[in-house]
Amino acid sequence: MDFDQADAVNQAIRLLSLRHRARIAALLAPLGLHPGQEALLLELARTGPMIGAQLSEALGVEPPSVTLMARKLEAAGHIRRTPAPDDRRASIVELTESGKTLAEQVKQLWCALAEETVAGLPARTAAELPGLLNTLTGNVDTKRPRPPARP
Amino acid sequence: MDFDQADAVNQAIRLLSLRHRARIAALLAPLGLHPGQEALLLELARTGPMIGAQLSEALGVEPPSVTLMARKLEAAGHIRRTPAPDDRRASIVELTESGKTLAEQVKQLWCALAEETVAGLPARTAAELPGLLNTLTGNVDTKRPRPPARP
DNA sequence: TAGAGTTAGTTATGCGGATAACGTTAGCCG
DNA sequence: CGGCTAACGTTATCCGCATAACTAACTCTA
Repeated sequence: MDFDQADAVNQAIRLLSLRHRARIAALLAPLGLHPGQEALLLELARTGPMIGAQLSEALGVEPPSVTLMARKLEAAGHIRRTPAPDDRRASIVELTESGKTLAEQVKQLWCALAEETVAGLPARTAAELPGLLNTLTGNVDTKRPRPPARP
Repeated sequence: MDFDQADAVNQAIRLLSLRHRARIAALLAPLGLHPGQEALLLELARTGPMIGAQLSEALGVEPPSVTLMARKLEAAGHIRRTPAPDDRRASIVELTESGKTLAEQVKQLWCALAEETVAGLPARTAAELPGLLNTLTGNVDTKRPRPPARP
């Protein structure tokens, strides 16, 4: 592949990252949220209470990122962290009532954002989009460089 | 669009952003570069010397980001900033010799990254990928929310 | 030509995310 | 049982990127 083609791909991904994130920031600002925090809230809304390590895994970010985001969301009253009864290292993270209602609002604009994002695309292309993007993600995922050899 | 579909789209974009950037970081680390800096070098290599405001526009980031990135690349000896002769506010940013050779190295792994990214995709899909991603980017670009009404 | 508005650039500050280093607790096994 | 390793979480530090606020310089016009 020549450089121009390669640059077109890489640059397109980079710009999409920047603009998509900026759009999220604009949509979340009225709710007092920053990009990244919505993922934490949505994960808790989807799966229910869980410990930090599970959150880290589910969000695809490192534990220190979870610690800091959780601290801010806790300070804002959207989540609660309580010691895990069976493991004194872990804390259970869960949504407060405020967090639950906030998560519902986030779901709303999550749908609006997705529709806005795929606007103008053929229905088939839009339907295949998540799978396509996940393929790209898998191709560059440093955690799974190559398919595991033996189970 | 229901929430699950919307989340699949938004989450896929978010994860692709994280993993693609992480892969870039891993590839750039041996060169002593951080993600984002490669875009600045490549832009200078492509277009030649230019002032900061043009860089900001070309990279799609805000001026303060250019200031800080440029300062670090300058400290590393990869770029040089000289006062613009015809405009005493502006500075001309250009690659040093070190920066030029570094940019060539970046081009190499830029190609490798793109090939890695689109691995396993049908040739046609890969060829259409940049256009598709640019469509998505345009759809969420907060700078051009809706097509301008009158000129 | 003088003032208003615009543009280039910087500093300050805040957030997400990463790595490195550390203390604490579980769990495993000799 | 005691010690080794692994896992959970936190702090510190770094970078990219954003906005807000500011200075300095250019430009346009009344």
